[in-house]
Amino acid sequence: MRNGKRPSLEDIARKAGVSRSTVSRVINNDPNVKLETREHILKIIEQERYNPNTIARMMVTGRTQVIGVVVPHEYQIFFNDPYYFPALLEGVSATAIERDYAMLLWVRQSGEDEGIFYRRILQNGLMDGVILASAAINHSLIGYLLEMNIPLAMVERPGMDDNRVSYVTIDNAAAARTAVEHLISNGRRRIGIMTGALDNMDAVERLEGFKQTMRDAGLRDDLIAYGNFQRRSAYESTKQLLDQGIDAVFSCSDIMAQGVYEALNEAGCKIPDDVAVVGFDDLPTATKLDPPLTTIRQPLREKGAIATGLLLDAVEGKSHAAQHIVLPATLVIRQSSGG
Amino acid sequence: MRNGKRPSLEDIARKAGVSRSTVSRVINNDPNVKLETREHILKIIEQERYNPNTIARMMVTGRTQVIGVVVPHEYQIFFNDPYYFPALLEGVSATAIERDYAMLLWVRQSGEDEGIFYRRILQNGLMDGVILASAAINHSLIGYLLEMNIPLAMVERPGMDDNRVSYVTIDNAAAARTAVEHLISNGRRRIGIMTGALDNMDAVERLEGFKQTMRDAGLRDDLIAYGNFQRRSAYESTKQLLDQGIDAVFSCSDIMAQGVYEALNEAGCKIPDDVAVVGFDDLPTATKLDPPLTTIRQPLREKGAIATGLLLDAVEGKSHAAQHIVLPATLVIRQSSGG
DNA sequence: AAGATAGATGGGAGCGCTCCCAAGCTTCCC
DNA sequence: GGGAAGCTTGGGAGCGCTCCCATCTATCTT
Repeated sequence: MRNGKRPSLEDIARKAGVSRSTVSRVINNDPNVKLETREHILKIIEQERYNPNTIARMMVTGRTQVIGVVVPHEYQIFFNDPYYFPALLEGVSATAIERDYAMLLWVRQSGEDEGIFYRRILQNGLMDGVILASAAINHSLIGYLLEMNIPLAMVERPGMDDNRVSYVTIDNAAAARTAVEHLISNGRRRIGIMTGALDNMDAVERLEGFKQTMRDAGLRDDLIAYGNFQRRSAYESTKQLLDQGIDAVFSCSDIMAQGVYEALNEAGCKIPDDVAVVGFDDLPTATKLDPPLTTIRQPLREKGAIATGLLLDAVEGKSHAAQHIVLPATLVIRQSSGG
Repeated sequence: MRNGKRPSLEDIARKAGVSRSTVSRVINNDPNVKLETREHILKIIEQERYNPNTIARMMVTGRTQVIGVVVPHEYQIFFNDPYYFPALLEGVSATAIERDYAMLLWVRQSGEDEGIFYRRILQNGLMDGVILASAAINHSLIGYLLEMNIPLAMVERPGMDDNRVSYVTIDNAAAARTAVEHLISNGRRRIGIMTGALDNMDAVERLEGFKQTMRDAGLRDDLIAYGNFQRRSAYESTKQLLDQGIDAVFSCSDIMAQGVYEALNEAGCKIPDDVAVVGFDDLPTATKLDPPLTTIRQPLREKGAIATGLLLDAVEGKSHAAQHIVLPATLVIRQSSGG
């Protein structure tokens, strides 16, 4: 505190005429301090504008009150899918703040090598735990984190290692079934699917749900176009579906539904009269498309919030086994699906 | 390292038969180490998978290699303006990574009190410096940071305290002039402006630039509608402009231009035949509007990257005075402005 | 009233690192 | 060949905190 430096515990103790330990007790709300002593110390803390040194505390407690949020995509994805990550992030942030953690954000740079990206994260050494915001199946990062004993929670379902990693996901197969059955009940029979990237468990499960539902209804389950969740991929492969003669498309993301719309418009197909469309995610854009998009709503914010809860329970030793939570997703019916 | 704990410098030193200091020198690339000693130590470091303890290092160096990115808006803004912050963030991140800093993200929770938000940030005690991603005029946070001697850089121009704070901005007045002169040269005379929130210096400067240019051209400078950068505000106040009879609108953000489009469409005005529109920002949406939007492009990514450069120069003591950088903004001509 | 117990407080140890100074060992040059 | 100069290396001190144990006083118990 002299010469402009921040005051330390010791400085406060000296000023208050007590010991380091007593001041520490006051700061950490230890009940074993006489009321008047506490008040006296509190006053000095206030007047000296004392703030405990976070780093010294970290050093001795071994805890940082910091979690990492890892977005293993390049920034570009933020732009293509401008709602998804912010919504997730808001959920993560809500829980983190509530439980007094700060968030370190890790996004892969355009062109950055995956290994270098992971090294950046792992060497940082400042995180009590990590939220992995992605459903891509192979993340060597998962293995590294487990090995280094850093708690981890995912907001999607990882492909393997299920039983060592906590995650929050939705019931993708059931959601796909809901979407497809909706189309069937609207009289559609030749229903195609625009898949997401199949290195992603969500995409795989949605495809499975689609196939199963179609088979159960005695319909063809092989009208499949392969997309990668991005608009462009859907725009391009919609043509293949059209060649096979379809009357509906189940698009595994709203972003891709935009591409489907474009391709259908170009081909002169009316939505929903000629071809019905159902999307997935219920992004804000869904309402802005013409016609407004029927889609599956995922509780993104909740996914983030709950995953962070799981993570912090693990960090704080409140839970030991990995937990798996499946949230419901609901169909939001608008005009694009007809009926 | 015994019983599963991470190895320390001392452990490595013991294993290598040297002292703590020598290992430390190797890690910090001190040239004063014999080549073979270095190689031997490096091998042991490798085989023990040693990583220096970041926190202990912070404690003694007083530096954390962490910067904070403060977004003093609620998450909702991320959604309304889905390109702006990610682009900025990408720029910040690029420089941060290059110079070996991690990013702590601070976004205000919906409904969170401003004071509480600032306290969260200020008490964190883990940041070497802060990027403030906002142009709002009054930020008590600025004062607090200056007082606590935490370096700070802004990606917009603060209203006051200019000379104590580094920032990167664009020449808003010149940009407004370019936009308005473009409209004038296309034959427009009754040009209205849709302003941004006027507690924001960018918005103020754009309005000034607009007025000045109109006056210089001998035209009315009082066709003003007050917006707040959001779509809805523009949609609502466009009507006032229409009542005054306009043939062009200079909208101070692309997001607001969407609202302007909606209001014009509803009123049966053709764009650009009846009313020309120029936007600001050049978000991806600009090309997707019908007709595509003529707008001012801001170098958002560069703003973030350069501001972070200024910040880190201050953090590392490479610069001492506050620096102010003004980047150019360019007009991107599409169909909405006619001509 | 004497011993047991609970309530307050003090202070050493130690977290893992960097910084600094001391000291040993070579090498070189007149 | 002796001393200066450079190259390596070692180890104490200290960053600011929490944890733990020791100590002291006040209160309780029989």
